[in-house]
Amino acid sequence: MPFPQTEIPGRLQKQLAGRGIRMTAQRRAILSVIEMATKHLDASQILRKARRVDATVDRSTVYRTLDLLKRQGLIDELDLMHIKGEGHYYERRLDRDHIHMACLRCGKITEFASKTFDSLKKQLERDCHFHIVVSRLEVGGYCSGCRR
Amino acid sequence: MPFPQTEIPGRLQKQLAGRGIRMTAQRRAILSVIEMATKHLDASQILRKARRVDATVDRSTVYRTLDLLKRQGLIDELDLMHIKGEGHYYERRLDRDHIHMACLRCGKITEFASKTFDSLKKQLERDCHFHIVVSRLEVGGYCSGCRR
DNA sequence: AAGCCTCTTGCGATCAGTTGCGACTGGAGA
DNA sequence: TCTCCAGTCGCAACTGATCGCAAGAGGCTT
Repeated sequence: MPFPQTEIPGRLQKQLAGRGIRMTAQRRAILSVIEMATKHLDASQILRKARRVDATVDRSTVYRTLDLLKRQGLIDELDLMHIKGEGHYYERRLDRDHIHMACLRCGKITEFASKTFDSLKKQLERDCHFHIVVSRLEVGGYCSGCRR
Repeated sequence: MPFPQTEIPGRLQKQLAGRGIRMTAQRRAILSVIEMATKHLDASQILRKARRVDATVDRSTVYRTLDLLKRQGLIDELDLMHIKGEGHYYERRLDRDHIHMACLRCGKITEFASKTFDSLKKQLERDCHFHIVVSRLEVGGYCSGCRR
């Protein structure tokens, strides 16, 4: 997503295979679509693009694969405040959690990484004795271009 | 949700009416369910409870009312990391944003308010010139009881 | 109280996401 | 290479959420 030029094709595949997870043609198609994405994709977009790679990909397979990737901690699921409908978006998980900011007027998505966010998570773990596996901070409001 | 004993029945209704929003019997039923809730409710639970108040409430009316309340900034929508399925949960919006922490093992939901979270939001507004209207921080992991 | 008009509703259809079943197959082992 | 079996797939049905339409009604004005 943020760094398309540095993505290494086949990395998701290697990561799954390295965990003993079976690889199929359909999964390869789906993985390649996710890796090559230059913007946030929802499930139907992933399905459409994956079908261009392999026409046998079924909708339920896309959802199952996304679910697998989520459970393996390899992708993040976002709803981007549902500004474009009820669906979810998916993106590669990077090393550092970042915040998604969705403009309620123009729909622009801004991403922001912050040390304060990292500190906040550490605080949660410490104060609540909670071991964080996945976190998601999404914000809706007005971007600089749309502010009144 | 966190403070059921301090909730004032009819407050949501007054808030909507004060904004010139039309009040119906169905909306009253739905609002009372949300106000009286002592735990996070999903749409079907709200529907079921609202129907006990007024049997004419339709499912689509529940969703519409929830959407209206969201847009008016009176409730928050949470997915609680979808640990209990794909649906969403709804709760009254309080003055101070808080974080939801969902245990991936036992399903327990912990809520936490933090000054660091407030600071983080201020940082976003400042650094990105973004006016925040709504924010949501959800965390999935293992609670103190389930940690290994 | 009656009239009016804009908003809201129920209902059925549709879309986002999930599930169960039987058929298929990836990949490990011989 | 062949066998095998546990995992995966497509498909149809189901659930969470939304949409469009015609009928109903809230609430304001007279």
